[in-house]
Amino acid sequence: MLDVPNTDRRTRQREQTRREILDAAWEVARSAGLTGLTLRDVADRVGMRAPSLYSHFDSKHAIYDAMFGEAWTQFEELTSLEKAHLTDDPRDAAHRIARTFFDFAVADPARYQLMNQRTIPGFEPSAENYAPAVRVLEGVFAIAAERGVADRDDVTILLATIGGLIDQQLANEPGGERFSHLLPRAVDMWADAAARPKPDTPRRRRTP
Amino acid sequence: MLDVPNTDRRTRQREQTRREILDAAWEVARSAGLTGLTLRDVADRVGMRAPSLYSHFDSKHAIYDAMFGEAWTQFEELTSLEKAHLTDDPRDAAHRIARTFFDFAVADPARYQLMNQRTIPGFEPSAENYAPAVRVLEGVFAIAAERGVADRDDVTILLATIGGLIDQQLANEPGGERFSHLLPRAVDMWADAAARPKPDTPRRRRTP
DNA sequence: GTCTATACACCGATAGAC
DNA sequence: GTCTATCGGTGTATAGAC
Repeated sequence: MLDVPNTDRRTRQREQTRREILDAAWEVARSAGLTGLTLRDVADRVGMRAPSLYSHFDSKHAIYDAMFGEAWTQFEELTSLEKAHLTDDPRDAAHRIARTFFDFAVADPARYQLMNQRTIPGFEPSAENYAPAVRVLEGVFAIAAERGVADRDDVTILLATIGGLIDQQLANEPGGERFSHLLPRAVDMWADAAARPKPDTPRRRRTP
Repeated sequence: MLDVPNTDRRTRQREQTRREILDAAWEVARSAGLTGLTLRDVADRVGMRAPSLYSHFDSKHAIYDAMFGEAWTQFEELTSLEKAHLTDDPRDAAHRIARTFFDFAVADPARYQLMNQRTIPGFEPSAENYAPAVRVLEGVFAIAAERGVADRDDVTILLATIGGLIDQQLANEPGGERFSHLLPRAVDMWADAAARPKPDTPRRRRTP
């Protein structure tokens, strides 16, 4: 009991050190690229030697893992705020979500690479840090369903389209807007089709 | 003149060694991942020491560069063959092209990663090896235009959608078919919209 | 010309002193 | 908890054998 406040203080200190390390890791990733991140660079930025990082993270992958969870949690909070502004129209909602996702991605390419591409050899997010990603996805499905788009496949197609435009933007013209400008048209194309009934099974059969 | 055959033989030998190195590099990339490729692994596979590779390639990036050109050239040849089988219907053509692209990508994820994602820090393809990628893209634009889809933006959106589905498939379920199954629906959604006239500028203005 | 041997600077990771 | 020292591995450069 006497040492409970003490323990609290210690774990708080510990958590703050983890925070500083993660902040430094994000800076390094942004400037050197996600796979260009090195433990020495991170350690330098927090005034440590590289091996000391192992007192706070088990491995480099563990740092990536924490970053993965953090990135999706950030996006989860963003979508949570955004949700209040959505209208009941599925098209408008799709436009807003698409724009939010796109801008979030291009604002930090390294972060997007970590969140959505399996680019680091051997890295797989832990179940714990994968959870916010699943929650975001389920949230989008729910938003769509509430607005009459019950088909999860169609929502998945929309998300793939947004992701594809992000990829093209980042790969072919990072910092530009060429593909960003196509987003509204792409969403409209999707919304037109999603509003219409989906033909049951590969376009055959007139009567049940 | 006397040594011309000799020179020929030598350059042929040289090219064959390059071939063997590139083949080995593809094998390593497939098994260790694109960024997991190491010069020592490549050299081992061709019975060389790592530094000897520098007699044939200027750097590791130069190997990646040659692989990049090779991958797009392979795909160019594939689409060239495919072109003969395309009907005049834009929807059918879109379905065939989408399927070809998707299957080509998931057949070799490392190759797709090299072709379409900027994932290797500091690597950018040379103009020479970027050329086949441009030709493929222009070819797709031409195929679409010949079938009445003149809007390059719409074609770009289709390609982004296909790429997005490929990403999801590779990132979330490599070797699976969950997103592959969504391809026909996604193409149909696109074809429905592409067949209709595009509203001029962000949906306003009734009269000029 | 082609390859080997050697070296260098860097990486992630571990052991052990303090 | 942080340090120093060190390990095996990496890409890369170069000197020199053949």
